Amino acid sequence: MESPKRQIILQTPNLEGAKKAIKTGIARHRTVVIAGSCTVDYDGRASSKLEEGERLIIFKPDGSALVHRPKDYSPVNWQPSGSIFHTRIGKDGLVIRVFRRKERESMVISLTMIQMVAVLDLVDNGDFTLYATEKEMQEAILFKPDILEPGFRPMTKEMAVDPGFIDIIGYDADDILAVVEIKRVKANKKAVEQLKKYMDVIDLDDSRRVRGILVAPDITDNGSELLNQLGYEYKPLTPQECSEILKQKRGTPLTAFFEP
Amino acid sequence: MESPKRQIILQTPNLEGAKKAIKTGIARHRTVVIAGSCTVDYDGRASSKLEEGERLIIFKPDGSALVHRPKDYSPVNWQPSGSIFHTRIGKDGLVIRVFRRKERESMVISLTMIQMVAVLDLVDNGDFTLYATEKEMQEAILFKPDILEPGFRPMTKEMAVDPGFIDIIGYDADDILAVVEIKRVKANKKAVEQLKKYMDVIDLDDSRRVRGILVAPDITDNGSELLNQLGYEYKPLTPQECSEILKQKRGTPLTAFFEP
DNA sequence: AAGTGCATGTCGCTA
DNA sequence: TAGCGACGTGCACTT
Ligand SMILES: [Mg+2]
Ligand SMILES: [Mg+2]
Repeated sequence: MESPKRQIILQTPNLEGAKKAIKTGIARHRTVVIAGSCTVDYDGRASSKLEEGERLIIFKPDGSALVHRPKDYSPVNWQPSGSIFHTRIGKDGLVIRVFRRKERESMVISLTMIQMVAVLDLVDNGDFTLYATEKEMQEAILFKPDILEPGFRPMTKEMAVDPGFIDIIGYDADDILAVVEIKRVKANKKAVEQLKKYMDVIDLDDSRRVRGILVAPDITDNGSELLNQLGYEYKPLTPQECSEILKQKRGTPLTAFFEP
Repeated sequence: MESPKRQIILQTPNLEGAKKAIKTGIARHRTVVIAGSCTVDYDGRASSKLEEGERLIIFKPDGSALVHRPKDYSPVNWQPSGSIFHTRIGKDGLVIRVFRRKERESMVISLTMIQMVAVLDLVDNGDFTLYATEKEMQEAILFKPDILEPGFRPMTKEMAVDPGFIDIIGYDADDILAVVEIKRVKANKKAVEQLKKYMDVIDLDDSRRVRGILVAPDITDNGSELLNQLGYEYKPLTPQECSEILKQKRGTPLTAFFEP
């Protein structure tokens, strides 16, 4: 005895058959995958026109839609989640309109020839964890402040100012206040300017010295130049090594009791 | 007589059958679409772990790879184009390793159960045109400078400075120099700061007045505040209306000869 | 709803 | 290659 099929897969269906499968799939909150020849017209924050060609089209149950060419990481046309689908047969073929209320924008896909329609029931509750983020760099410095520099004591994190948010403020070994801006990628002039913006808010009192420290795995020449001009400092630190430190932390607490 | 099928579509294949189809598809530069239960491990600029669940996986002939959950616009894991694929059967099931030399990063997909494998021959040469971009706003101002303000005469575009690029420099009706920064979305403090950066380079001579003009469809309150502090100006202009102006331009030249 | 900043951002251009 | 800025950026988070 065979278990009931969780997929409906149509190969080179006619437009009417495709329409039925697509409508059913969307109504039942399935993931719908279409391969076929189409044009796409988008109108909203910008507008675009995609001439006839074969693409892969994906409709997800959360109302997101993607049109992928057979190249590139990015979809050529799309709608983020929360969109509404409307399918009909028109003079241009099988027409699917994807409308997003929030931004008042619409994407219209006109399919003239269909290679495949797949209606998939994807069940996905697996956890996703991302490591070596900027957040982890911050946590690593708060957990083991010596990686920034010996004697550093963090005071605040993500402090709201101006507006804007200062990643970390703390005192160094000599009790000098330090403003810390963290970047998980090579820091450039913009990053230095961001640090300056925060320094302008904190470093008000001429009599009290405040250090500006930019933490990043690397820095551009132009960024470095501006940094020196402003008298700030650069501390090299990679997101990967920060992530490693946190991994140790998570592994440590219990076993630490049994260590000599 | 039937035309030869341009797709290979397997429904609930075993791992061995799936592997063959996938390997063949990649070797023949096809677009390969897989639906199935998998885990994904990524390690590179960051790292991540995706626990077991059903996803849609896409491999494109240009070496880009996408892992999509049944929700969200963004892929949960991916590799941009230029990656290399390697497929094998291992103890974790059907394992596909996607390696990117440039960034020395890898994504490993381990498939344990497969709902579908589709090997698609997508031919796509259709032109894609995007309208209402910042570029079009710039072109519209250069074509019809009066939309910025009556009497404006653009002198340069995308002038390299500092480094950085000044969108437009020109003279106003009173022969005052004006630095123009264009934004296609609501301008914020960052945009004003960008304009200031350019002004700092151009407005060196105290005796000569230079105007700073921020062109955008809207501006944030904080942006407006900083703008006023610095004595710059805001000119409301939407990318859509700029796009309309260029459409007229493209339609005009020939017929203009025949008009009275 | 507005504002701000991160992202495995990606992508394209220029020096 | 490095640097910089646009993107229909998307997205989370805070006020
Ligand atoms: Mg930061
Ligand atoms: Mg601009």
